[in-house]
Amino acid sequence: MNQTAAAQLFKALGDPVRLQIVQRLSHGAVLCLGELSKDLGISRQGARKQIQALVSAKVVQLYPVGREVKVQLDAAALAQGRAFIARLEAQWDQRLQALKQFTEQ
Amino acid sequence: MNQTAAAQLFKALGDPVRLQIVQRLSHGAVLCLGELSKDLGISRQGARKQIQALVSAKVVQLYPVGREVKVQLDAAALAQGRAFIARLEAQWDQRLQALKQFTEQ
DNA sequence: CCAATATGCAACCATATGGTTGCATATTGG
DNA sequence: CCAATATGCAACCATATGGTTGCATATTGG
Repeated sequence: MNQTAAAQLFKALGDPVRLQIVQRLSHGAVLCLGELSKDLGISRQGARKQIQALVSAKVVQLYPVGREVKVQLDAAALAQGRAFIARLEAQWDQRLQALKQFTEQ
Repeated sequence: MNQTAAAQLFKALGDPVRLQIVQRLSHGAVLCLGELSKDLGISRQGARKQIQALVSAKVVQLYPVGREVKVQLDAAALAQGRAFIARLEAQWDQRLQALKQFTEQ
């Protein structure tokens, strides 16, 4: 995952409403647009826009079932995000290690 | 780390310039504002704004040294972000597990 | 000491973002 | 079958965001 893709992913997660949606999906398996839009404090159309943002960032996938549209979390996106942060942390730790060695000389 | 704080953190990371800055800090230890502002494709003042955004999100800390201002990565923020995503993944896996059991009955 | 360096502050600007309302359309269940 | 349900689309709006320029100020190194 390159820097640009990572930024897009984090941007998608960087909104309270969208994060709330992701959270619901994470323990609710698959929900349809209507269900997901409830109790977010915004209109259905507003919620739909946020869900679309998650789709664009590939955090979530849509598939139609009859008149409904199901929304499914894409766990791979989460894993990549976590991995990206983990890599940053690893670089940082490595750097601290090097600094420590330098100091101890 | 609650949802609101997590959203703020991810929002801070969700911009290519800011993520670039974090990346540099992660393997460059501590840099001053001027150094950090170079080669980002924007002005020093523009870069400063982005760094300030990282400060507000507690991804980064500032401390003055003479006429310079040093910028230091706060690894704890990264760890919390990673932990938040990990929790989402755990919930999702748990849900899949439950679904599998249900199907196999 | 003072020119060079590092930074701060403020005003400004175009565009992105997060939301709204209003209306149309497709599907389904009793 | 048709009323109810689930969704889509478009226009609109206020504010946030990501950047700029211009100028002032504090610190330092030769």
